[in-house]
Amino acid sequence: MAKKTVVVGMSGGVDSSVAALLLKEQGYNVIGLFMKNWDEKTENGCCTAQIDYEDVKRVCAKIDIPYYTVNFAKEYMENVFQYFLAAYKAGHTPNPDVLCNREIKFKHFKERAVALGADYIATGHYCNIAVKDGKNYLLKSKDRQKDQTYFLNQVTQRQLDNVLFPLGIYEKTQVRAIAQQYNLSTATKKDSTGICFIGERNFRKFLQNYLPAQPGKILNLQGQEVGEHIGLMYYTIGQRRGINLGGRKGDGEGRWFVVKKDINKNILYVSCGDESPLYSTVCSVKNMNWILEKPFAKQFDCTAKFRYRQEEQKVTITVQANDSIIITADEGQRAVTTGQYAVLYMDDICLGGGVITNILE
RNA sequence: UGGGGUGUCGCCAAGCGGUAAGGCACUGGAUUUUGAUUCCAGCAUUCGUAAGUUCGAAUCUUGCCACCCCAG
Repeated sequence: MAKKTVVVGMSGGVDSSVAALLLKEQGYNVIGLFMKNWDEKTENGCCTAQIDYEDVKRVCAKIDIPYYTVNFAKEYMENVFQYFLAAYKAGHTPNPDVLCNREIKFKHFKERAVALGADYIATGHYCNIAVKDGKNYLLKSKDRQKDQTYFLNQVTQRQLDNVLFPLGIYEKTQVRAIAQQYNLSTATKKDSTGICFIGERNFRKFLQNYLPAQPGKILNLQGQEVGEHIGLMYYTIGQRRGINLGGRKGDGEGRWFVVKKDINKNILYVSCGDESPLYSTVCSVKNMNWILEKPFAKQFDCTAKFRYRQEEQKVTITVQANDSIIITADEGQRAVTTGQYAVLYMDDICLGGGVITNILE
């Protein structure tokens, strides 16, 4: 039987390096594919993508696999970044990485991989996939701390065809150990953070390059003016830092938090000390993607995350239409934010997710 | 112009003769493939200013300055 070919998305980090290595060990014909989806230089003028690519080259040479590079900067700009900016303009807080998976990694990247002769594609995501009754199930990773199914909530059933996630059965520490054992140059490289392909940077300054600042008033929940904001899009619900509000006579010693944005009046609402206005139990969600292609009932209980790295919360789902639901949480949730994704789980299975549109109660 | 009050870090604010608490903000770091949150660390040789008393003053005295309130 001919060797199966796997194209691995390689970012230049440990995870994708080890993913490629493991597949090679498993006997696949492995090809590394590096994506460059962002052209800007970082503030210090040094292009991190270049450094990452160097690492990809080193790792591929080490494990002896061919590698290529592709540039989806245009697709990224059109299908991810424009949406990202539009959401901020509308007063929401988008999650570009969720879309990046659906629009770039599991779409353009996959198409290109197939064109290169791939039987499968693989990434260094921490998650698992299982096929049962002809359906792809997206499952949480063994390392619950690193589980990345949250970011894959918009990926469709078809997009999961012929996908491998070799890291899903490992702990992060094991992955690093494997990299060390094989002497990969990325073994001790720091985990990347920040928006995928754009990287860690001063978020405010970054946004300022694209969205004009429109200063306005900051009011407390009693309607008193307590300060001035530099532009609503630079703040998100639940945020504390960057509001620049210190002690105010009679307001006690609490921290200030953003609790609401009025995009029409250009007003930022804040609360001092008291975080109770941030808590809610019911929200509406649209653009619901069911990885198994449909909800299994009109109403059901499951768990949900309202942001990455949040512990799962017990919730009840009420299906409105196929792609819109109402989520009612058993307990109050802090700072549920429009534009973010609510992702549903049932035990190990990631059911999918959608965009939070309204906080109802 | 009389009478009273207040001036301590960007903002609140302790201190009341023994050698500058705390909170918020801010900065840096940790955590983190979104944005946040959280955590840890740093952050006034100086107390409106000038002089005096004292072994020693932000704390007492006096002058000056600024602001606030009441009266005119």
